[in-house]
Amino acid sequence: MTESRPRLRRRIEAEVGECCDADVEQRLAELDELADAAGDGGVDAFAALGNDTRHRLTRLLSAAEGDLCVCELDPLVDVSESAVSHALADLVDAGLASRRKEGNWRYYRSTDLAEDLLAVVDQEGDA
Amino acid sequence: MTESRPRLRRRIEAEVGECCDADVEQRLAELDELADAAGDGGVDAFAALGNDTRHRLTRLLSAAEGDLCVCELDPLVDVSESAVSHALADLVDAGLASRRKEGNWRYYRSTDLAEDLLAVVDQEGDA
DNA sequence: CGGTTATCTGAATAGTCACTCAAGCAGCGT
DNA sequence: ACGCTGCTTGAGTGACTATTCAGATAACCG
Repeated sequence: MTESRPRLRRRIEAEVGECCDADVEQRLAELDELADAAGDGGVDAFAALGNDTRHRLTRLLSAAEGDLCVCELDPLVDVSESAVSHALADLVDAGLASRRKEGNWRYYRSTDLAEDLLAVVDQEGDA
Repeated sequence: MTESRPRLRRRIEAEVGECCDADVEQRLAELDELADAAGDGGVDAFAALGNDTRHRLTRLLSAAEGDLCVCELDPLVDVSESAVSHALADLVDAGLASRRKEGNWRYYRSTDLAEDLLAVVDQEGDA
């Protein structure tokens, strides 16, 4: 594997003055480890909130004082009731909402994770 | 529009005892307003972090002490360099990374928004 | 200037995803 | 039991999206 990653090598040379292949690979390995340690957790939470319908549902759940049932959410998003159900299931899977059964109704509520994530973008957006 | 939203009406009747159409629509309007006031801001930020490549790049930028150039990031994600460039552009557009030009290199750095969002899911994930 | 370097951009494609439709299921009332 | 209600689930399809390839750009160096 002689002379691998030429660009990166040149960049390190430009920065530090000199650089051998081992230096290159070591720097990469360090970063790789750091990023992996941080984990890739939460990708699905982000993906869930990155869709308009699910985002709006989460906003609604967050804005509501108590919890809401599907028949309350349905009129507020302009997709079919089936789509609402799908979206809510995704939110629960992503840890952004919780479900409670009561008779024939299912009540949804936003989780702390959802609240905190929304708070971050709201706060940062105003800045 | 007599007798609209029958399910919702029944639900409110079950809860409060009685309910007229106006009550139904008013409750919906309130929620709608609340959710809209909160805004739909940040959807693109969430969407950006919801993709594996972009998420990983953000993690790398966040894990790095200073800022990183493309030639450092490229070896750490297994997509083409072009895809890395696309992804980084998306991150900048979403406000999750900033770009700095220096000679022939472009250095990327994660923004506060990115840091805060990642912090939330990391913290919540450990709980 | 011409050549090389590091990165970007646009078009095309492959893959994923969100929606709708139709059917299904559990809980309640009769 | 039966039907009705509120919601869910699965299959299918159209729309979007992430990636790649090829060509472009801008900065540096001779």
